[in-house]
Parts: sequence; C-alpha cells; structure tokens
Amino acid sequence: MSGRQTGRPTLEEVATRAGVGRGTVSRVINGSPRVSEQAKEAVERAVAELGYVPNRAARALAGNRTDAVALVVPETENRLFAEPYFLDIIRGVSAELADADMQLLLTLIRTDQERQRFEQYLAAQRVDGVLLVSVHRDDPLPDLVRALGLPAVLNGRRSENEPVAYVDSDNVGAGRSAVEHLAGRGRHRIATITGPLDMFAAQGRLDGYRQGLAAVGLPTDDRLVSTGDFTEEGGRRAMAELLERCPDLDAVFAASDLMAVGARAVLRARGREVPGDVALVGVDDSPVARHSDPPLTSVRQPIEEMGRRMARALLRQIAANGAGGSDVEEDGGEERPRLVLPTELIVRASS
Amino acid sequence: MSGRQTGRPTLEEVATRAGVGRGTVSRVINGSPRVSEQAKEAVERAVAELGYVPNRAARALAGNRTDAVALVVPETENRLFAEPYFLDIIRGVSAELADADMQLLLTLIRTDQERQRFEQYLAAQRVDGVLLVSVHRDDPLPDLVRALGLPAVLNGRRSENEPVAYVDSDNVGAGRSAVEHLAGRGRHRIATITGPLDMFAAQGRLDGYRQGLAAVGLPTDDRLVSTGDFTEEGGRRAMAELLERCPDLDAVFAASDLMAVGARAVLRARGREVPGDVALVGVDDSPVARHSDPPLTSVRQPIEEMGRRMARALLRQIAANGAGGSDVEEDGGEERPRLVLPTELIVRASS
DNA sequence: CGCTAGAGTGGGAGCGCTCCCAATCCTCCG
DNA sequence: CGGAGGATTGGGAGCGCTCCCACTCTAGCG
Repeated sequence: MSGRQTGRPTLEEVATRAGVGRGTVSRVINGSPRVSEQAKEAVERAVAELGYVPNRAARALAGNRTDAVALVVPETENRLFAEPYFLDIIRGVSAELADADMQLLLTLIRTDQERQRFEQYLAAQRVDGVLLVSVHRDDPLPDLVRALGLPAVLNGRRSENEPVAYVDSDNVGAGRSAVEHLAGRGRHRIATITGPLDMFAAQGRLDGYRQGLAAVGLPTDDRLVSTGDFTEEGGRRAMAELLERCPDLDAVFAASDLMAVGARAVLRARGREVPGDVALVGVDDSPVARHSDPPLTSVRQPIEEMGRRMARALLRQIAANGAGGSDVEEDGGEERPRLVLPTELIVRASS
Repeated sequence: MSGRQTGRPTLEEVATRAGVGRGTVSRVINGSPRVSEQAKEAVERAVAELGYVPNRAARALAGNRTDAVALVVPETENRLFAEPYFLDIIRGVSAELADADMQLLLTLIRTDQERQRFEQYLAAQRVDGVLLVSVHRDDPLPDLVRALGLPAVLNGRRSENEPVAYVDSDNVGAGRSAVEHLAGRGRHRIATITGPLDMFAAQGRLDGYRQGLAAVGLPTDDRLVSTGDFTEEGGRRAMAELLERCPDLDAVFAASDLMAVGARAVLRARGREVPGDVALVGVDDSPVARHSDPPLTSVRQPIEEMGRRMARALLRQIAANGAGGSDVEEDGGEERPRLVLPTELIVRASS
C-alpha cells in the first residue's frame, strides 16, 4: 500500500537536494578532482541521506562501457580440468573484480550455438573485457576477441609467443622440479604421462621433464614418454602402455593428478607398489591427490593467484583503453603482460 | 584506417534500411504479434544485413530490466561444500539461462564488505532476479532479497516452511535410502555423522536416517548420532567420538562424502576394515567418493538438474513479475515453487 | 453507403547518466 | 586597477531503446 514504487533516487534528485547541478554530482560520484571541498561534502551528504546508488544501465549507455567482464569457460575443456582448478580461478578473479566494483559474467560455452551467441555478446559490447580459460592451440576465440578490439587475458597460452595477454604457471618448472625430486629419491628410470600435446601447458610440462632429466644427468628415452589427455582413463591407458614398453621404470611423472590416479590404479593392478616399486608425482595438488592412497606428491600451481593476476591485468588494459585513444590501440604493447607464476612441489607419500 | 569505429548499427538504422519506423523494428525484435508479415520480413532482412544486435544498456535503461540474474555464493559455505557441487549447479543454471538469453552474474560473498556491496547491487536494480546457494538457517539474505521485491530462488531451504521459492533435493529420502541399504546388507548398529544441524539439509538427512531405522525395525540410539560439519576433519572427530561411545557399531552413514572420507581414515587407524567391520555410506557422489579406497557408496543428488530447475523457476517468476502488476505481487503464490528432487543411491565397495 | 472497429504503424517522450561547452567567479600579474 | 587565466559550476545534448499515443487504412456492420 505504501509502496515506494521503483522509486530509486536519481542523480538529478541528489543534485537538487545538495543544491548543486547534475554535473557536479556526477563529478563527485566519479571522483573527479575538479570539485570544491564544499560541494563535495554537500553531495556526499545528499547521497547518504537518499541512499543513492547510480543506475548501471544509464551509466553504461551514456558512458559507452559496462563495468562488467566475462569469464569464458569452454565447457568441454572444463570437464577435463581438475575441477577445483576452475573454482580457484573464479575465486581469484572474483575477489579482484569486486574490489574494482566490476561485475563478473560467467559464460560456459558448450555448443556451437552457445559459442555463436557469445560472439554476438561480444559484438554487442556487453562487456568491457574478456577472461579466457583453458585455451587450446587452435582456439580462434582469443583472436576473435582481439579483432573486436576488446581487452582480453588468457589463462595459459596457446604457444610460446602468444599474441594475447596471458597469465600462466611455470609448466616447464613444474616438470623439471618433479623429475629432479624423483631423481633425488634415487630413481633412474623416470617415465612421464603427458597431457594432450596440443595444449601448451602439456607441452611445457613435457619440456620440463626433459630438462629435468638433463639436469640430473639421466638419459632421455622416448619409450618412457606416453601421451594422455588429462583424464583418469587416459592416465590408465598411458600407464599400461608404459609398463608394456618399459617394465623396468621406477618412477612416473603424470602431468595431472587425475592421470596419476589412473596410473596408480594400473600399477596396483599389475602388482607394483607405490612408492616402493614405482614413485608417482602428479600436477595440480587437487583434493584427489590428498585423498588418494598413498597421498600423492604433486606440483601445485598458484591457481587463485593466477585468477587474481588475470583480473588485474584485464582491468589495467581496460583502463588504458579508456584513457588512451578511444579508437584503435597503439602497438606499444606495454599493456599486454605475459605473466608466468612459479609452481611448488608438495611432497607426499607417493614418492 | 578503414575503422568502423564503435559503429554498431542502431535500431534507427535498421528501421531506415527496412523502410519502416522505429516502433515496428522494436516490435519485430521483441516478437510482438502486432506486425504484418511483410514488415516483419523487411526488418529481419535489414537486421541480418546490418548484423544488428540490440544494445543491452539501452534496453535495460528504457525497459527497466537488465536481462541478468545473479548467482550468489557465500564463500565460507562454499569451502565446505563438495566443490563439484557448486560447479554442477553453475552448469545447470548457465544452460538454462543461456537458452533464455539471460546473463549470469556470479557473486562470491566472502567478507561483510562484499556483502554490503552486494546489497547495494540489489538495491541498484542491477539484476532481474537472484539465485542463492547454500543458505544457512539464519541467513538474512533471502529475506532481504524478497523485501526488495526481487524474484529469488534458493538452493535448499532454511526450514520446513521456507517462504522463499526453492529447489532442494530429497535429503530425508537420502538418509532413509542409505540406512535401508545398510540394513539390507545385514548391519544392525548403524551410526550417523550429521552435517551442521543449523542447515536444513543436514537436519533432513538425520531425519531420514531415523525414518530409515524405523522402517527396517531397528531401534534408534542417540549415542549412534554424532554431529559433524561437512568437512573431512569434522568427519574424523565425529568418527572418533562414535567409536568411543559405541565400539560395536557396524555401519556409518555420513551426511557428506568428505566426512565419510574422514571417518574412513579414523576407522583404518583404529584397525577397522571397510566394509568388513564397518560399512560406510556418504552423500554427494563426489569424485572423492569414487577415488577413495575402497570406493565409497554414496547418495547422489541431481545437482545439475537442480541448477536447471532453479533457473527455470526464477525465469518464470521474472516473467510473471513483468506481466502481472508492475507493483506489489499477488499473494496467489502460484509462482513460488517448492521443488524437491529425488536422490539416488550409488552402491560401491564400501558397503 | 456511412460508420465503427480493429490491425498496423510512426514517432514523441523519456529512462538516468556522462560528456562537454559555456558561464561565472576568483586570483594573480603587469 | 584592468585583464588574463585557472578553478568551479550548471545544464544542454545525446547514448539506443521501450512505451505508448495518436493516426492511417482496412474490413465488416447496420
């Protein structure tokens, strides 16, 4: 009955109440320095009294921006990834965006139809920037985004010289440290189960594996390398293959915890003890690693931190975009960070 | 150099090209029936040729809606939940929203500050509706949302007669089926580790446990009930307590997989075999359940389906809100669904 | 054959904000 | 003491869309 209808106060009302003009209120709200202390106080009081909150749609329309960024997750990939990974990314991203009062739009892309819809989204200027998770080597999405002139940051990269800004973890270091650790435990025949090699992360871990072997003076042997796909089943297949080819292996570096778990199952079925006969190291430090039997040694990535950095990098791009030319961007490239964060080996009973 | 600037086509341009007025284009875009077949075709052609996509901000401003809904996740809770749970909810929600061309805004609430910011969000009409995950009994957020007159749907409920629309799983049924299964395996001293009892889901599972005992003609014994908090550590503590009080127990129904895993660790440490000495059943059918040793029998909830239903229910509320009175809503309550979806027992080696 | 209903249509009037220009008021300098 | 220059300020002009009020044109009715 009383009903304050849709009655949110507007900028205009705040201005009236504060006894100033619309422009001045707008300046105060947006933190412009060109406002007298006096006016600023009056406006702030009025804002508080009225409980004024700016209307986003109006702002977006007038200011030609949205204060929102999209986090894009190709769904098929996501299934493969250790799931907590994705959640941790969200955590980091969300925290950083909240501080900047930006909205987080979550977009899962499952089908081609959804992909198209998303491309329309982008075209319709519905976000100020895009965060892309789990990109494959031949994923066209990053380029599409860039073609539209939208700020973007990838999680991971597609190749060594990724043209789009990215935040990655040190996959090479991960592989190297795992191998060095295993060698330090006295293992000599160290095998590896890789991820799908069209993912740069998988390639990096493999490179790290090789570098590690070289560093500790062990020979490389291609029979000790088997390709998986980051899934448990893939880990099983790869492990079976390895055992067949090299029955004498005494350690395995699996490029994901899930594959390590699959490998462990096969080892057990074949009567090999972990870590007695074969030491095992995974990557991700996922819950599965902690709960497997024996608990799995694993290389941890700073996932949440990656999310945070991604968001930060994106915000910086967006800010630069707005400040600089409103048109095409410079090729200065100062605002196209390539971040590689260090990983950490968590030693548990499996090695 | 060519640069189509920010030059997205506008409604006006489409109208010109199609040789009709703005109003007609708007009608076609929004699927109004009051348009001649001829005009409709002309507009559709112009839209296709120009690659027109409506500007959301303008639409939101003019239409007083946003075509976006928020999915709110109190972060502290989330930690407790089996993580895939949350992802599956997102999947369901996302799929359903995408079909309705609605945006999904993800909001993690960690601190009080973020909570306040979120309340401002709501007040600022930045979303058309809200989905709330993992509500505690005394959570004020649902009521706040309703006070603002915003459509809302909860995942789970705070009490038996939850005033806000919700989608829940059949927690009572979950507890009952677990107990009946264990009894069917010949167990007579069936204990339970509950979740935090200020969560209705936890209470429901406990009720189901009791109903199950009654159904199979076993006596209830409060010493066989221990309270956990859905975490692994909580499961450990509760299990230790149970063993102390009732060394003769031969089965445990844990209200979450994580607690079941904790319980298993304690059982093993105390030299009790699973399932030989003590059978174990969890809830969630999480990856942890599949990977634990032995694989854990668990009650599965249709999580993604819950997400889907939540979204659908919310969309319906939003539609009704818009269609009906634009002001206060009727008390007809037709649009306040209370959905309880069935669960399913997945039998594995632990029981 | 005039008149009344629609059906279909065009376009004015905003939605609430930002941008930006012109106006005002000081202050300081020659 | 006059004028230049900077600091503040008010408010017009949109941003692209929806809402809604006429208005035109038909078809059907008595």
